[in-house]
Amino acid sequence: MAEGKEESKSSEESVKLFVGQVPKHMTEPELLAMFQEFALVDEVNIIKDKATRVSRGCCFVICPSREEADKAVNACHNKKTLPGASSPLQVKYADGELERLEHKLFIGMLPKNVSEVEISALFSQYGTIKDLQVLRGSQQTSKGCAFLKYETKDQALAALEAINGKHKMEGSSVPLVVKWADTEKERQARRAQKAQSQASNVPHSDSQHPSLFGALPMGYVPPYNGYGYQAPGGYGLMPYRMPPMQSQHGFHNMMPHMNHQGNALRPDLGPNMNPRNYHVAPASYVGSYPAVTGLQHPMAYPTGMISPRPMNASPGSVSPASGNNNTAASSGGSKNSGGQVEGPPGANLFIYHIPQEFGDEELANAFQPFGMVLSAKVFVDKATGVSKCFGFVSYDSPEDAQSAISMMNGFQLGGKKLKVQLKRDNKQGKPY
DNA sequence: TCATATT
Repeated sequence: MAEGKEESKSSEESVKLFVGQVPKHMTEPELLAMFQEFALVDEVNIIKDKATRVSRGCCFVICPSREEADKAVNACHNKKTLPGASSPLQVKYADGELERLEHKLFIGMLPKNVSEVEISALFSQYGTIKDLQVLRGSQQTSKGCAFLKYETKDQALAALEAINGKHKMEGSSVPLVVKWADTEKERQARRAQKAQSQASNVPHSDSQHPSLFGALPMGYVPPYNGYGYQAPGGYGLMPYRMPPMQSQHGFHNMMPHMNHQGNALRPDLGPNMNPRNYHVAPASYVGSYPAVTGLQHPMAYPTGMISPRPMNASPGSVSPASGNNNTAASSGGSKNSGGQVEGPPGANLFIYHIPQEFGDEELANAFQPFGMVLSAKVFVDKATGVSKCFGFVSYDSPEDAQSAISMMNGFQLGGKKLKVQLKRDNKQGKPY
């Protein structure tokens, strides 16, 4: 109630688009007017930070039909850059929209020798099949599952309800599994989860106990990890019953088994390293960074170094910045996650060649000796969570940024040398 | 290699 209208009309045909590279100062009416030049648009919703209500630089656009939505996409995506934005508008179907519109089903528990023709014969009883694809391995052998698209949602639903858990293909002792196909987002989530579970199999052994790795049983998988994925959707969310075992088996066929732990999971172990040699540091450990605690003082300060702020603590202490205690990056609850705080002009740094294992916090720690760190952000791959090895650090004063550059640019961290420079500024300065 | 973000 307090927020006004709860949600907009979402008829079956209307299509939601996600739009990125929207300047934060633009209003919904302005955006609506702009998009209406290209397509019928029912509504624009700016996506705002939950806490601050400030625009996150993107919005949703609701179009009455797929045709209209496509017009907006074709006219705007990568086609025009709004004043203040650094790159062209990104206009695409919002997460889950395409899947919703495609009425795409997953079919599991198919006997391996069943072909498209037989599946088609069964499923065409319930509607017009627009697309059907059996998943196959390298030798064209069926993986026992398929994707199928119907013309309408009603058809898909009818097939789902009639077949899932009920219909057995000829010669099979188990019924088919039919469910809505995962959305792209769900797949990404699963990928990320898998990547993370693999990472957690080699838990920071670099810093403290490299030998621990060799002590783990070969087949060790953390208990919470289970199969490394979850049954899609979660049973509680499904509007129909799916026998749990079938669901798991169906996906078991699709998912590679957890690998035996080997050097493939240890990029830092050379090909000749085996667990029996773990007590010898691999060459790549030499420059490797011992996680957070070791980072308090990335460099030996030149004796004559002028500290940007008066510091009582000696360079060897753990809190060099005690004189400029910074709330943004280190202490307390305001962790500055998500919304990036930008410092004044000249106080924002772009950093490249950040060690892979660094996260926001490690980056902040590395740069806080030079001033008040307003924000520190390491960019990570959306799907895998892996660091892209670059990021940003913002100070509250350009002088701090300069001293960070002079001290940290070229500083060897891990295998590579940091590149530290002022962040590019896309904003056009005030015209006077 | 420069803030890509899904109410």
